[in-house]
Amino acid sequence: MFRGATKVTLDTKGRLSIPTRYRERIQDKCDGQLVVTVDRDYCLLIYPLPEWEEIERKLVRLPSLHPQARRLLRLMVGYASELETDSNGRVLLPKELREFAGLDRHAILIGQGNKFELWNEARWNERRDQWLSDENTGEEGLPHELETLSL
Amino acid sequence: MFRGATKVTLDTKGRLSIPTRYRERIQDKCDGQLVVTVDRDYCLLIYPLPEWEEIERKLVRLPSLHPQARRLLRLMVGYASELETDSNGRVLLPKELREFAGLDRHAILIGQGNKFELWNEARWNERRDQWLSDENTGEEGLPHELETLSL
DNA sequence: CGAAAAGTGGGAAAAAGTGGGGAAAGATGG
DNA sequence: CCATCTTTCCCCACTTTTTCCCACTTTTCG
Repeated sequence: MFRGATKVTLDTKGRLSIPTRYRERIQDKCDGQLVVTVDRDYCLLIYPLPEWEEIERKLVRLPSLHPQARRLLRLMVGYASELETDSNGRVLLPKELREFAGLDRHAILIGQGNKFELWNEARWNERRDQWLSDENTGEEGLPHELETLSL
Repeated sequence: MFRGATKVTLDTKGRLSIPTRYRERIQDKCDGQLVVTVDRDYCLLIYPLPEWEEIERKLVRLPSLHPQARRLLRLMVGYASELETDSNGRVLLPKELREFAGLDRHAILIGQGNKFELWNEARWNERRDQWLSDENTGEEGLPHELETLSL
């Protein structure tokens, strides 16, 4: 499981240095092969290759006549790119994806279990604060799983 | 599986340079023979020849009295053109198809599994943002498969 | 405080992408 | 049917981007 938030810097060529504490795990899981794609929230998702392949299998099995399912497939597969780590443990993020997520120098890498999320740092901070304040307002319509969740 | 989004430029003659990372695969699959046709969303679809032939077989077997099936066949087969790669790995897109998809200099090539989609870049960005904002609003009618999908 | 490790920047070679000229093929009109 | 004009095809050459690697800076930890 990947956990934790790390501030990272993208250099002018768009390279991201993977924090060392994840490197061994990534090496074990997928021999350094990662896949990056887009998320609804305009951030990027970074998966170890085998994890991604499983996602992809799920996606292509979705009902292909359903518009929302088609869109999800189009976007996620359409933007998915394989990444390779260079000799310094960095990966080059494709320009198309950097632009999509509005990534500049200051970014933040969020461990999310089987994957990472990569955000523009300022945008992440905004969204985070927004989520925290939202949560305190409308708690009526919670789905059952959330109502009974004990933390 | 073809994956990933690449910005490409069409030159004044309407030629498209196939990104190198796909070339070997295309060479293997179909000896460089591609077929391009139109899509409902006013983009172009580019298939390796064998993949296209399979699609075509499916299309001609559709009930020929059914109006929607007839339209689909008319459009997809009617616009389908074979492409050959030149010595620099480029294909010449027929003017009719470029006009159909509103393609100018700035285009984007989207890997979609067994095929590619080719979009006018500005149009792609618009549609993409539209899809993403739709998805975040009306989450009522989600099919079961999507509601329970874990990415 | 010093050594080792991690992170960062950047340069040069190689590869990919782009433009365009001229020959060949095809279309058009008298 | 021929002459002329236009379009397509093929190849060469230039430009830009990418890739690979080295070296410097900063941080970490004994």
